[in-house]
Amino acid sequence: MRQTIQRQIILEELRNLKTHPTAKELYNHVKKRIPTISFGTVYRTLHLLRDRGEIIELAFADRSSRWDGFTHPHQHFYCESCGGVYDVEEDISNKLAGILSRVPGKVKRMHLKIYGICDKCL
Amino acid sequence: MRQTIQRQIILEELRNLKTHPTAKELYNHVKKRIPTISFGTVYRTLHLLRDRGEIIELAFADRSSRWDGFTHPHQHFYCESCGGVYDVEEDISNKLAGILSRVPGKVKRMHLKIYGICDKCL
DNA sequence: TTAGATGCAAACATTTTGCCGCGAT
DNA sequence: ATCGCGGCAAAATGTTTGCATCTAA
Repeated sequence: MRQTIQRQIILEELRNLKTHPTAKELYNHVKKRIPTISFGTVYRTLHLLRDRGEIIELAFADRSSRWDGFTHPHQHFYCESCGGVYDVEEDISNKLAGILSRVPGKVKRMHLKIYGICDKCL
Repeated sequence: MRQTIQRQIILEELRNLKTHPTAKELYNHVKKRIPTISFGTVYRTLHLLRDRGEIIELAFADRSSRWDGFTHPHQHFYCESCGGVYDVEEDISNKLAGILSRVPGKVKRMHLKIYGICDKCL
């Protein structure tokens, strides 16, 4: 795995943003620092970092993945009004241990999505 | 809202399938009964039913939405090996009441996804 | 020096949409 | 008879990929 300026800045910008950006939003931010950056590089880098467990891919029903630069156990609140995604800093694994012990198969991780209207939109 | 044979059969087939199909998979099933059905109709109907709260749209990171014909509180297990989605018949809202009371904004619903390897793939 | 990474553009997969004719009410 | 709905195909969207070039190691 080669260290390139693109990879450095993509991860750096993702971690600086608290907004769980889409690939396109992240691309626009990175572009300010590397004007020649391409979409292909952004996607390839995001997938690489995800596969190495350094970032998390979030799927919501609005077609495009969101990306989260932090991998500690936490959950997400999705605002159905503005589309914003907010962190819920809580590890739920202890609360849900009962469920997990009853699931057939091997559990690797879990993720809770809370849907609603954020306080800014209320 | 007009009652048509297409809408009847789309909902019927979705509820018969326990597999949380993609739109394409569902389309293929419906096509056996209505050979002239179009993708547009399937998508329009799924969105209509979702907006009316009769079915649920599930988003996973593998690009296409899955659809669930049942809306009672339950969760999902996603197998990273075969891509299958299995129901976890449990309402977690009581267990997570603490989290919900601390989320800023109005919570409408929540959904837990458990990622792992299902027992068939182990 | 060279394997691996980037940039670019074309290809892809999925979903959405406009239009017109049809059919449920 | 009306107007919402379905079929069709084109367009839009988000993502992935092939290839030539470049560059970190």
